[in-house]
Amino acid sequence: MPRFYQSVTTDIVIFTIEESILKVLLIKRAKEPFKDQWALPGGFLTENEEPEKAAIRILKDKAGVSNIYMEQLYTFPGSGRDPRGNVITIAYFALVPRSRIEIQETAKAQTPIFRSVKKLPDIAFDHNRIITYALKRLQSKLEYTNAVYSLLPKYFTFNQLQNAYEIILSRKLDKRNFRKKFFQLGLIKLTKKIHRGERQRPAKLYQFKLHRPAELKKFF
Amino acid sequence: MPRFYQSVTTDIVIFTIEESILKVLLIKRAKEPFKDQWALPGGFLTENEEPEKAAIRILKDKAGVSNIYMEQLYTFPGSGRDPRGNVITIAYFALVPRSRIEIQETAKAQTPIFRSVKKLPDIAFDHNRIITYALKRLQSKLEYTNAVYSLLPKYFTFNQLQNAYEIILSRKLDKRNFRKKFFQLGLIKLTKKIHRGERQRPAKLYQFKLHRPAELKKFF
DNA sequence: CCAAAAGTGTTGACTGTACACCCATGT
DNA sequence: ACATGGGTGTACAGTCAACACTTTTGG
Repeated sequence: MPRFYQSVTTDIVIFTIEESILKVLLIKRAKEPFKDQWALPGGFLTENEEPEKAAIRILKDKAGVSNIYMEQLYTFPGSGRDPRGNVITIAYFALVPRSRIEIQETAKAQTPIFRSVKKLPDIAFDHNRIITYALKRLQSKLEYTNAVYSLLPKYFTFNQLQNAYEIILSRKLDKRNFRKKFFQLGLIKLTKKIHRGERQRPAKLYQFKLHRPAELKKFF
Repeated sequence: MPRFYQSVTTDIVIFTIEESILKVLLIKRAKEPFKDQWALPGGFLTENEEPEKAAIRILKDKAGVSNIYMEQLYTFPGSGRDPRGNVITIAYFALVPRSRIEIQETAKAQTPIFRSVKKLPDIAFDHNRIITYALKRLQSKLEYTNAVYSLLPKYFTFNQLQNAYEIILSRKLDKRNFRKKFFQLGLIKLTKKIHRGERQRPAKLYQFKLHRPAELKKFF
C-alpha cells in the first residue's frame, strides 16, 4: 500500500466568559493564506508531535495558560482550507477563566482578542464551522460533566455558577431549582470565605471538589 | 512557521450483531508492522483524500457495504503505532446489519472475520483501545440517537430491536417499558408484514421511518 | 394440547418544574 | 431607609420502574 503524507494542523477554540458574554479567542493571521483575517489560534504539528501536545503548546504560547479543561473536538477535512493542497485540522476546545489568561508577548503581534461567539467577525478557513461545532459540544458537556469548573475562578458564588450555565445555554434557569439540583450533585463544597464589598448581601463562596474532568449520571 | 508532514491513517470499527453477539470486523495484516496479527480494517489516506472519504472507501473495499451509519470517533496519536515514526489515525465507527455484509474478493486474502467484542484476540497497534472507545460511544449513542436503525434489517420485530439494545448495553430491559418508550419516540412504524414460520405466535414487523442519523431529546 | 415467544396496563416512587417572599449588606 | 442581589420550601405534574398474565402459533 502506498504511503502518503499530509499536512496536519491543530486549531483550538478557547472559550471564556467575560462581562457575562461567552467569548472565543481569535488572532489575526500574520501570513497567507487569509493574511490579516481573524482565525482560531492553531498551527502545524511539528515533526512527530502528538496532536494533543501541539494543542497544549499553542494554548501556552498564545494564552499563557496550562492545566485547564481541554478536549478533542473533531478532525475536519481540509477542503478549501489551503490553496496549496489539503490540510486536515484536529480541533480542540478549551475552557479558561478570564482571570487566568495572560496574553503572551510573543503572541501580541497577532493582536489576540476575545470575541463574543454571537457576534463573530469574518473568519478565515472554515473556522466558523469549528466554532459552531465547539459551542454545541460545550453546551452538551455542561449537561453531563463538571466542565464548568474550568470557566470559574477557584472560589465562586452560586450565582456566578448559574450565570455561566445561563450564558452558555442561552436561557434562564430557575434559581431555586438550580441550587437544589447542582448542590445534590456533590461536585462543589461550601467554603468559609465570603464575597463582600458589593452593596448588597454578601455571598457565600464555593469551590469545586475536583479540578479535573468527571462524568455524571444526569443533569439538566 | 515550518511545515511538517505526517502520515495519516484511518481505522474503522465496524460493528454488527450476529448470533446475538456484538461483533467487530478484524482482518489479518498482510504486512509489517504487526504482520499476521489481527487489526481493524484501515489504511493510509491517499493524496489529498478526505478522511471520511477514505473511511467510506475502506468500508466498501473490505465489507462491501455503503450507505450505513458511520461517524468519526476520535483521532488517536501514533505513539508506538509504527516503528518508522509517528502516525496518527482518524478512527471511525460504523454499524451494519449482518445480512448486508459481503466480504469482498479483494479482501479475502486478509481473512476478515467478525469477532465478539467480549473475546478479542491479540490485536495490532493500539486497536484495542480504539475498540473500547468505540463501544462506549456506541452505547451512549443508543441513548439519544436512532443509530440502531443501521444494525437491523429493513423489517424487524420489536424483540429484535430490544435484543439489539440489550446486547449492546449488556443488560436486560423490561419488555413492556421498552415497547412503550420506544414506540412513543415515533421513530418506527408498524408495517402490514408479519414474521411467521417459527413455532410460536407470529410477530409484527416494524420499520424505521428514517434511515439516516437523527437526534432525540431523551431516551434510556 | 403443549411449548415458546408475542403482546398488553396499572401502581407507587421519584424527579422536574413552577412559583414568591424575606435577608443582609452598602450607600 | 432603600435598593440590590442573596438565599430559601412546597405542591403539582410528568416520568420511570416494577411487575404477571393472556394470546397465537407450530409441532
